[in-house]
Amino acid sequence: MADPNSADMSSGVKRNALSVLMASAKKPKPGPIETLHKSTQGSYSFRDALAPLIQNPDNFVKSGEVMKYTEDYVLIHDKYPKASVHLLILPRESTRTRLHPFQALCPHVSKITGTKDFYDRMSEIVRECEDVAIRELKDLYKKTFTAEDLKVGVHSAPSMSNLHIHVISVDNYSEKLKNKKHYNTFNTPFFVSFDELGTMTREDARIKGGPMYCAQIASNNDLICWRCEKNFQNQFKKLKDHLEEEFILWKREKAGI
Amino acid sequence: MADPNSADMSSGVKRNALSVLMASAKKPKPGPIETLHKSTQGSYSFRDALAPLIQNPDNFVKSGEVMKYTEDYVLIHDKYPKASVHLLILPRESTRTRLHPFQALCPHVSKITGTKDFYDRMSEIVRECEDVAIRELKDLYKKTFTAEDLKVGVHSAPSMSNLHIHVISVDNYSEKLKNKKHYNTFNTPFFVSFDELGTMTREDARIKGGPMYCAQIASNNDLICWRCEKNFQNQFKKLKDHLEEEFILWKREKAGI
DNA sequence: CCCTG
DNA sequence: TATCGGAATCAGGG
DNA sequence: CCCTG
DNA sequence: TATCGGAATCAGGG
Ligand SMILES: Nc1ncnc2c1ncn2[C@@H]1O[C@H](COP(=O)(O)O)[C@@H](O)[C@H]1O
Ligand SMILES: Nc1ncnc2c1ncn2[C@@H]1O[C@H](COP(=O)(O)O)[C@@H](O)[C@H]1O
Repeated sequence: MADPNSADMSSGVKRNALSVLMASAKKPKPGPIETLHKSTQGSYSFRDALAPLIQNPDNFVKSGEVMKYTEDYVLIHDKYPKASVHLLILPRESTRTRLHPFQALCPHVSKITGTKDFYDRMSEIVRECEDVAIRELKDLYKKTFTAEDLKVGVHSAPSMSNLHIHVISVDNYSEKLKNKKHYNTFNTPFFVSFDELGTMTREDARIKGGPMYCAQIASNNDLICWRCEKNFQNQFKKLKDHLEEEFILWKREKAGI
Repeated sequence: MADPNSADMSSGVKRNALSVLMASAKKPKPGPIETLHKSTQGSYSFRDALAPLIQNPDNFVKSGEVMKYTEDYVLIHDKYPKASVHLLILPRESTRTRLHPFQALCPHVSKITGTKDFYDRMSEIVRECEDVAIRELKDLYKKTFTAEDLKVGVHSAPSMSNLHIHVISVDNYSEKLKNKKHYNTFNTPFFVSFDELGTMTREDARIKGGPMYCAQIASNNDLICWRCEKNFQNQFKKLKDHLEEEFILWKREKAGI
């Protein structure tokens, strides 16, 4: 895109929408909504990188990748954490792991049965995993944190095929946060909180899952500090520097343990 | 610019034109046409880098920068040659050196008197300098070259303030050729040949000297091989590799000395 | 998703 | 990822 | 114009 | 600037 700030916004959007639609016409890429990344032909791809963790979590306990697991889920450290604490909840249910998160988790959206029950069970798990993340923050910084310091939810257009729920601290302080899209996927409506999933309607899902909505939101939005709301436009480097300052202030304001 | 190949060309052009006009409204940058880079406030800038060579050519003979000079002109090696031979003719006439080349050189465009005479005198000098360039090619490659292997002319929006005429071999084979604009300033109508200058009308000059025409042409045009006309779009690196092949073929077809 | 050019 | 500041965007491929 | 980020 | 291939675009500053 060019001149995001200049002149005719509608024309810019239009061109962008067009190219997005054409792109999705060509290749069945991340394909928002419905079943994710149709796994035709057994050829493995980077999109399946989470599968081994679900299949055989025990293999990844020693390395620290897997923090805990039950019959129902695996809790892991995100391999490329976009904040000082960044965990992923991987539900193990084979009928849902390949579904788009809206289909797998939203009671009012899903076309398969039992989704309300599944969502409620996941709510319990989410609470447990939040506690793990909060403890991790406490151990790291010797301060008191709460669920308010976390975001829990999914990306409206995931790149990884296996169902996963992000549990991420709000700071976004991480060397793996390397570009604008990284930041915006957690700080725009591209990120859909677990709570939202519970109430989302099919119309909501249709819009948020739409290809051009997804493509637009993560890279076409200005960079806004999560804490002070300062606008950094496209200046990612400056945002990064700023995030360090906010990180320090954020920790400082927490009560000691 | 975005999606140069896609959708609505005219809208692209329009946006671009707008931004160009706004830019020129802000700062009196290279200001196409008329007197170049109004030298208000004696603050020197990179635009004046050719001035010392005109003022005191003798200082630059030993270093090889100046090849020859007379009362009327200085012939130098371009410091950042965009081809295997790239010379600049610097007319020394003080009343013209700060003018836009169209004003300084075009008999039908210039608003000052004596331009026809000046152009005719420069024609003689151009012929002499072409001979120097041809000899340089011969010495380099031990082959026979002609004026057909050279381009002589000016940029429609020069960056350097002092009047200068490029004498450049057609090959564009040089490590200093580093981007699309470099190539296109010698291979699109942005480059105005010395012959054209002799016949150009004021209307021609108005168009070619217009800010958006200049901005457009050098960076919005596809990269086309000067020799085989293959289109490389924006793939400068591939053009560079190709230019090496063409360079070899070009030399090879020349008669031995 | 990531990395590299 | 201090100490003044000094990249963003995108195609290709795994 | 050039270089750097 | 070989030998298979692997950047383009842009703002800022001198
Ligand atoms: N092999 C891996 N192990 C753990 N996490 C991963 C791995 N590969 C990618 N990720 C993370 O998975 C997440 C997928 O993001 P998304 O599909 O956009 O929801 C990203 O945060 C990645 O950092
Ligand atoms: N100090 C210099 N000595 C010699 N040539 C130069 C110097 N600085 C820039 N140039 C060349 O001057 C030319 C000016 O181009 P333009 O103003 O676009 O016609 C370019 O080809 C530069 O490589």
